[in-house]
Amino acid sequence: MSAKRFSYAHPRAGLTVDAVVFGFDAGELKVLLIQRENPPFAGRWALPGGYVHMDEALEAAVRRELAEETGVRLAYLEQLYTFGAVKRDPRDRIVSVAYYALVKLSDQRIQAATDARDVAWFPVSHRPPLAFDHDEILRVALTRLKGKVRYQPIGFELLPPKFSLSEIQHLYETILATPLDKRNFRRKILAMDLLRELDEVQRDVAHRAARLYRFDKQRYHELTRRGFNFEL
Amino acid sequence: MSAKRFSYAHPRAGLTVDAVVFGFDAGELKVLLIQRENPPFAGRWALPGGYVHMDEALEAAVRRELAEETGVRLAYLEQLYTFGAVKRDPRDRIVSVAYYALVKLSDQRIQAATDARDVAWFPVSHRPPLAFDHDEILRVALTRLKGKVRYQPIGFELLPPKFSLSEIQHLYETILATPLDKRNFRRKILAMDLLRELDEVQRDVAHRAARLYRFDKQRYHELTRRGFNFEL
DNA sequence: TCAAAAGTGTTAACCATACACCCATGC
DNA sequence: GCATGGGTGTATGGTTAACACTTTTGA
Repeated sequence: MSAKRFSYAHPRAGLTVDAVVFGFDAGELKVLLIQRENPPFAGRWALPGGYVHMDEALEAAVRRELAEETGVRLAYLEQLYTFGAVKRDPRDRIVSVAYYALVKLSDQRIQAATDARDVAWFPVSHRPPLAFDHDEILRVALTRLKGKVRYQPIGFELLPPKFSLSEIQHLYETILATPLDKRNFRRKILAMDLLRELDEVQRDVAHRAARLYRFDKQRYHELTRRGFNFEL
Repeated sequence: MSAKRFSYAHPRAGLTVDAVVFGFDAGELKVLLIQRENPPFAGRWALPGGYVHMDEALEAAVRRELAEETGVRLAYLEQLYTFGAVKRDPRDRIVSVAYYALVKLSDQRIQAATDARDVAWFPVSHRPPLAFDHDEILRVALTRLKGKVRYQPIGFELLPPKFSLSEIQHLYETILATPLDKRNFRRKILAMDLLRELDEVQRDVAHRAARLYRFDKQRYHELTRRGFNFEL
């Protein structure tokens, strides 16, 4: 450990990144939290995150912290908002660039099983109070998710690669917190021609098995280039 | 000048704010720029901005810098995006939180006349190349403005308090870069019941004077609480 | 045979679009 | 009287919303 220090003519704020990682499982929207070991807020749950290195872009910092702290595999990552209130960290002036991420929980079974640290998925609607201003960050992330899911096909990033139409409908109903008409929903989403019907149906369900579909990203990009706008 | 310095156990990035200030005049969208006096990029035009003070929130920093450097009166201000590429400033690691602002150019005649510094409004479509990554920041701001203007009534913040329907139509046509049908546009915007018809018409125009309207912010907030969504 | 969810069409109301002419005013 | 932009209505096609029953499967 060297005693080397870094000095500047003017005081400088600390710079961190924080991530709101969403997953969808068992008909619920979940968020990934970490339990803090040290003060301030020792024992409290918080968003994963940490300091940005000097030679590292912001997004790279989020990816590194998430890999180190949680090991999740991200399906989608986007900058959310930068939080810079003077007293948001009681010890020091810290500015945090928040990101939000979507993961396919079907991918991450590993996680819950193997991780030794205090990392856990919480239903968004039954979560503990968070450290720092992380409750506010989460609120902003939820608002963004709600707004964005209707105009960009990011909902698929929360589902397994193969899914039924009912699954995606439930996902939309959960995120938008509103019931949707089954027939209208199906007609509309199929009409976009973004889903590929598979020769496969659900297994091990105690009722008629639903046909499975996958999202055709290629097709989406092609349609987008031609001026198509996703909207649900 | 004291030789006092500030030292930390780890190196810290510098933190700045930059602002993309939009105005609308003579049928054109304009942006407010400042000519740099010092290296790097001495003589180049750049977005107004500067360092965030330690005891100052991010938005307060933007407002202070804009007041100091340009004196404009803001009608709207919103955080845009945070730019943190490692090499975006050639001298040091600097992370910049960018904001975008709208001003009523009708308010700011003062500005162009009294300001002694190298501050000027440029048409967005005929602007000089900018310093640092400011061209990119401006591109992002334009994209955001285009996207937002359709779903939130922020276009009015670029117009004088009293305006004609044609003026707002031209504003939308300019920002969205697409022609709109006069009759359909009028019907739609009047149907929202957000504009108050005034007992006043244009003066000193070489043709039939248009009726003037004002935007009813009260009404907008009331309708919003009841679930109304602005959309054009 | 029951429970649970999958799957499927039609109608009516509403909304968006396309489109052209007369009017008021100042020069 | 002419040039300039202001102001106005209708018809058509497309989109959305409301709505209920039959089918398949496993337990």
